[in-house]
Amino acid sequence: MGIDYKKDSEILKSLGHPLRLQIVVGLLENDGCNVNKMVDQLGLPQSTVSQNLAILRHNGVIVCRREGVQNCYRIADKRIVKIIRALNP
Amino acid sequence: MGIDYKKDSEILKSLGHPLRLQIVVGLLENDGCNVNKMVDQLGLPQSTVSQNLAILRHNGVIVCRREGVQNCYRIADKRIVKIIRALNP
DNA sequence: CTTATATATCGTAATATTGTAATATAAGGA
DNA sequence: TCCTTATATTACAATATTACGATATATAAG
Repeated sequence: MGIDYKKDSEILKSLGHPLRLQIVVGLLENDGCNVNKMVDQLGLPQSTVSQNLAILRHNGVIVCRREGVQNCYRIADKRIVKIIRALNP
Repeated sequence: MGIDYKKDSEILKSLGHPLRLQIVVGLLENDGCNVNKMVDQLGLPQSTVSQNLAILRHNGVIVCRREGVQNCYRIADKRIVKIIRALNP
C-alpha cells in the first residue's frame, strides 16, 4: 500500500488556513488551551474559533479533553509537530 | 517578526489537495518531470494537471525549467521535502 | 429548577476552488 | 512560413469553504 493522498491532503488542507495554522502553532508553543483563551487572544467571534477547531479536530490535527466546564485542546500527534517545525527551519 | 501565517498556510493549502500532493510526492521520488509524463501517469486532462502545477508554482512549492520544448518541474526547496517526509514517518 | 459560563452547532450569504473544454502561446523542424 | 508538439491560460458551471450571528447544549453553582 502506498500513501493515502486523500487523507494526508486533508491534514495539510486543515493546516492550510491562516487562522487554523495560527491556532496550531499557538498550541505548539503553549500546550493545552481552552476555547475562550483562544478567543481572547485572537479577537475573533467564539463561533468562528470553535468552527475552525472543529475542522482541525475532525481531521485529526488536534484533540480535545473535557476539564470541568472547559475544553482543553492539544496537538494530536508528533506528525503535526514535525510538519509545523518543517515549515520554519 | 513572527511567523507569516498567511504565506505559510498558502504552502500547506497548495499541498492540501490529493492531486497536487500526489504530484509533489511523485517529484520527490522521481526528481525532474515534464508535464506530459505526469499527464500519462495520472490519466487526467492536460489542462487539469497544468492548472494544478501552476498553483504549486505560484505558491513556491515547485519550480519549472524550460528544456527545449518541454518544461521540467522539480520541488522548490528543502522545506517542502521535510513537510512531505514529516507526513509519512 | 434556575442561572451563568463554556462551547458547539446551525443557517446562510459571500467568496473561493474545482475540473474541463476551448483556446492561446512557444519552440523546433520541414 | 507553416506544422507539430508541449504546455499555459481562459471561461465558466458546479461545488466547497468562509465568517459570523443566532441558537442549542452541557456543566456547575446556588
